[in-house]
Amino acid sequence: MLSADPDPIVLPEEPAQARRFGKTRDAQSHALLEDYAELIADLLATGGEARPTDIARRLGVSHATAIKAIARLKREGLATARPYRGVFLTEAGETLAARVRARHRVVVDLLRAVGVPAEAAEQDAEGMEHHVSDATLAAFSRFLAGR
Amino acid sequence: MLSADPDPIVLPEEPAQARRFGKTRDAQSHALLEDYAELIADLLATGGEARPTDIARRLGVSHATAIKAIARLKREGLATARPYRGVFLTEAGETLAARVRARHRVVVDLLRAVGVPAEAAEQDAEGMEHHVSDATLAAFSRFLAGR
DNA sequence: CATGAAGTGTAGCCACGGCTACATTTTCAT
DNA sequence: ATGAAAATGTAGCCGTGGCTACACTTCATG
Repeated sequence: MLSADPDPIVLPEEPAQARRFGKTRDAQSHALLEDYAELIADLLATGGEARPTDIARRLGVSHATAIKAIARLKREGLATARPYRGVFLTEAGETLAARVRARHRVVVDLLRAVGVPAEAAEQDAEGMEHHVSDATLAAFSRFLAGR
Repeated sequence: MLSADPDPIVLPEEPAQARRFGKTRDAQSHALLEDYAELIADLLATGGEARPTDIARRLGVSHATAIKAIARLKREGLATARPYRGVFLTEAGETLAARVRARHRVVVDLLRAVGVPAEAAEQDAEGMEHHVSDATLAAFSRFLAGR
């Protein structure tokens, strides 16, 4: 990918807005993987195994879609799986899942703390959490601690 | 044996998680349109006209990408544009843009209020705002008002 | 132990949102 | 008025993330 870009065109005056949008797009591209990793960790922790069909059902997608996503997880070095056997997380996958789970909790707690109803907090956190930077996450934690 | 469960398909128990993920995917699919609508409204308000190239520059994408997105805006009834003339918003587009702008402001204010640094607040709001439901938005407003 | 159901995998389709390359139209300066 | 530059539009590619349809394993169970 991105091989031999002869002239990276440094854009001396890249608008701040453009940079922000770019980052937002990046975050979005990782969101799915994060969700899968978190769910797989959850399934492994509770049920003992993570099968593509279980994953698909929990995510509300077809099993084919889940399998394609799992393939991508493998490509990214986050999961391992052998045909007709369950899915497992690599070290990196575990780490990611733990981070995602922790962040999810903080986001939900923050929402609840500022008065968002439980149902909405769960729903909205699902989408928002992938865009919460470390700085923001830290601020959320501070706010929750010192209130 | 089959007389026991004649309708195994009905899925009365769609996992709450599946529903949440589905909604999150929906929100994501509208996010781009919202960004474009908001930006076009901004350009029309300040500069007087919204040209594809301006839009592309502000968003950090190629002009071809911007033009494709504009085509989608037109398809969705949010914008109008004639070849080689500028882009304009329909009534629906204006309404959407106004709503998006207001929501963006509230989200940034909320983040600032709980201690998120300005830079991170702007950045993160860009991605988060598309997942903020009305209920959450209302809660944010209440929190900001009564603090 | 055979067979069928459930789970798994593969192939191929679609829409989206990126991109580059090329063609066309407008605009603007000389 | 013309010709070059800029803007615009079109075509075609890629990867992602959905889907359905079909093929193949696994595994329980009769």
